[in-house]
Amino acid sequence: MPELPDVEVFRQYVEENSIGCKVAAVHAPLTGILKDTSPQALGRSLGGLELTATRRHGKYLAIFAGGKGCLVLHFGMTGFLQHLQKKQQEPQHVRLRLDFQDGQALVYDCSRKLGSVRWQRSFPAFLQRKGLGPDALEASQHEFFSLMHKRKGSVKTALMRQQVLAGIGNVYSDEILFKARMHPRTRLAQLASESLQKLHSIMHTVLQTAIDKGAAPEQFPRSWLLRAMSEDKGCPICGGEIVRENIGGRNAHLCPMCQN
DNA sequence: AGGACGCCCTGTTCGC
DNA sequence: TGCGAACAGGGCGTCC
Repeated sequence: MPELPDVEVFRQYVEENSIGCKVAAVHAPLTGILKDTSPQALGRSLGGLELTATRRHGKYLAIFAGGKGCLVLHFGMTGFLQHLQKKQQEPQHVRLRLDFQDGQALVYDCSRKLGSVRWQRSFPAFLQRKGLGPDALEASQHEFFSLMHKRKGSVKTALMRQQVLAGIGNVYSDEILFKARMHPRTRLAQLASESLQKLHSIMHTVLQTAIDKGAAPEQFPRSWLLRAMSEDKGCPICGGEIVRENIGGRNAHLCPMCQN
């Protein structure tokens, strides 16, 4: 479930491995993940171009090419990237492959096809059309406050709404609310401004720490809910059972003793 | 405005 | 043992 930290790790990976490579051929079989373009058009857009830079906003990753535009990737639930060496075997559900001139390749694999691939002239214009909020890692405390303050719904729903704040999904909202010792159904209207400030600070720490640990739950601090869940353990604070509650059609994980 | 729900999609897990 | 149902959830659309 790639969320902001996972996508940031993908971005760094592309930056280290694939930037500077020149696209010789594009393979993009016709599946639902190709949006606003066709396999042929994508090939014409990208063919011959050098990958020059990367950028991330929320859960979207842009890979810029030849000053002409950018590949905009969304990873849905199961998407990931892999830079292949010459003759290295590719993963099982490749939906897009960029073959480079030196024989290496960059592949986008997405088994459940809930991700998307686009070619865009302008990344900012794309983000604006989507109506995305500011990136969760870049939003200042002031910005966070003014976004949350005017909302009335539950805190988890707001954190996860990409049009409010871009980048947080079900997994990391669970961690943020656990660290804030806040029940996910808590109404924003009943939160004092100090609580919102604290929430912003926790959000920032959780996202940055997850990035620093390579978005790998087994590397997260032992005090984290996500680490405990990856090891099938109880609450890191009280040892109690972690429960699931359906909120907005998603399963929230929480400790009913520590979050209220 | 916000929440509840359904749809897409398929690998994995669960129950009979 | 084997098969089918249920489940997972990001984004989007619909309805109330």
